[in-house]
Amino acid sequence: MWSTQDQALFENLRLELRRGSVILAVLAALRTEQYGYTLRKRLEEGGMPVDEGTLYPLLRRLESQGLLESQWREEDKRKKRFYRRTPAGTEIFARLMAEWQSIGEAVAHLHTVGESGHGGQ
Amino acid sequence: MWSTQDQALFENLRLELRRGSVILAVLAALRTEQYGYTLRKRLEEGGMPVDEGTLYPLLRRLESQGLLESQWREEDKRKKRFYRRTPAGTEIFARLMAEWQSIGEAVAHLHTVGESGHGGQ
DNA sequence: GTCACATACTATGTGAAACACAGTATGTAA
DNA sequence: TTACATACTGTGTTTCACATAGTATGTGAC
Repeated sequence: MWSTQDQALFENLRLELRRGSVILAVLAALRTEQYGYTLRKRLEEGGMPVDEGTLYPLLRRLESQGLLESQWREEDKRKKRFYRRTPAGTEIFARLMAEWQSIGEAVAHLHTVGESGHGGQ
Repeated sequence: MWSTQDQALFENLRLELRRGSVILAVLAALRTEQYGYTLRKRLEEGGMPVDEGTLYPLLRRLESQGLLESQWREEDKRKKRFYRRTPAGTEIFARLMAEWQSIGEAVAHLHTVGESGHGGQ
């Protein structure tokens, strides 16, 4: 059985693992234009739940960094802030996906090294 | 062409993406017992270069957290500190790999959502 | 009308850890 | 001797997801 200490350690490491990939998930989900609330729902449905306190500041930071652009619109009697990727955002996203792939391959490779007859991964 | 600003932003995001996965790579590479120097070389060859200033403190932290254990030995006229995973380390590593897998699937899924006729991922 | 909930968002401090830089010690080869 | 590889330690900085708290308002039930 897992001790409370090991459980806390795992949780801590799990969050550290998630860092960085939150941005990937957000940029991925913005393949189509979204406003914050539906974006958050889509992330949750896609297996990457992100708290609103994390998501909205992140959206604003990505916009200030030029990866997203936003636009206020009134829809269904509500004021909503729609986000979309900029060309630079799409480009950087593609490069980050390649990097992510590379990291995954490296970890998978290291995971098998040392086994008898290890071949290409 | 990439502006210096975009290049710096990408590099920053890339490092953020790497966070967390350094631990995975280290635990993966310690499938077999290693000392610091060869571990570092293995990581580099495996596509996951880690600076020594990052690696040694990390090894010590993982040991203090009970995921690794170490042993000084004299070999080839040199004092070397050998590391190996503990049972708890192997267990937590397995859970983190599953989590990593889950994150990867979520990102891949979000990346395809919105395409015409999107099927199971 | 009031209440609860969902919808839609803003503000901000904290904690953790990889990174980066600097350093020591020593064996080997030229 | 010198340069380099080998093998490791020490420590401050930077970054940002997380966590918490908050505002505003439309809708439905009672």
